[in-house]
Amino acid sequence: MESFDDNGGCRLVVTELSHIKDLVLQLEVHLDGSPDLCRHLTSKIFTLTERSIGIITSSNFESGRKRCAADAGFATATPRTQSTKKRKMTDKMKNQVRVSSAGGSETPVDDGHSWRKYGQKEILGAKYPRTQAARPLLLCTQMLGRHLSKSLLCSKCKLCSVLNGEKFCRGYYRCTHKHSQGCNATKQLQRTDEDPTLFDVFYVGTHTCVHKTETATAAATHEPESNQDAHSPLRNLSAGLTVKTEGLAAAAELQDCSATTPFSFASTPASFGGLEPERSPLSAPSTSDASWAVTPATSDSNDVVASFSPFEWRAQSELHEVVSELVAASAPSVPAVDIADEFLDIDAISSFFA
DNA sequence: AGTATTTGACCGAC
DNA sequence: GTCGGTCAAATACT
Repeated sequence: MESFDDNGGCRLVVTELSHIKDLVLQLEVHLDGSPDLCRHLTSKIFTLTERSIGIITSSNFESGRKRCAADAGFATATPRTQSTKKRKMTDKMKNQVRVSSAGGSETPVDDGHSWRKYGQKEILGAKYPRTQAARPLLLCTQMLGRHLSKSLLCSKCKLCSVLNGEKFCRGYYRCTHKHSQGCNATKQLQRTDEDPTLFDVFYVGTHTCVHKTETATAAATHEPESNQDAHSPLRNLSAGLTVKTEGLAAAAELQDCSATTPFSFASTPASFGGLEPERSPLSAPSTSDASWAVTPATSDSNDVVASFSPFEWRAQSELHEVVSELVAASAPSVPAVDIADEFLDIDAISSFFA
């Protein structure tokens, strides 16, 4: 694949495939006769196109990341780990796509299939954790006293996990209909190193089940004509699915490792901790190299957040959240946020994120 | 009660 | 021995 990349052919293929995708979308817009059949066909064409792009992207992604990390002086996984991971992935991997989170949530946009998580594994070399949104809030009794000392961090409560740095995990999912319909499709999900709002999704196997996608397609055909464009599965997938192609481009583009296609969804501050930025007692990181680029569509109310790395912002927000809950539990008659602000030693805690 | 998620343990590949 | 992928019991959620 290197020669493919070197001569620019890879970029050309991606351009052509992207063009095909656009044509399919146009086809859907100008449907005339047999709309159901045409929509079904275009949906399939679109899926195949996305997969083609994903396959090509995956074959260049690792090399691009390595060069990117080398340029930035980042420490990455050991050579053995890299080779092992790559070998294992290429053995089973069918398709890789990079998707953005839906509305700034902790999970990527719905891909039209129903998935059930069956495992999670700590992966060496992954910069960002796969967050665990459904994880209950655990509080240890020694929280406030211990958390301002790095040497006394426990391993149980959420605050300590934030200060320690959460485990860098990859989530393993299989089709919900594995048993009912024998569908063996699986996927692996983990945040990208460059941008925690983006996810790398590795699809393994193909769906043999018939469920959500076709149901959604059928439902779309019953909607008023004026709403079809906005709610069709194709449109939704297209809007939410961000296929990163920078890895395919020349090395010059790798200078900016964080450059991705713009967000497709609005990302609100609440997505990263539920606190308004101006209410956070924690000062924003002074460095700008890890800043989070916010698209114009989302920047109206996010000016403050835009200067944060999303992971830093989320970690600080979670820290504040945990302290607030603990204080609320001990003194429920007093606004928790206010007291938590008093408890927090801003300088001490900020040093943890330095 | 049924379903989904979490997480430690196990297994095969390397 | 290490690591990634999967299993399955425990737990949480609806």
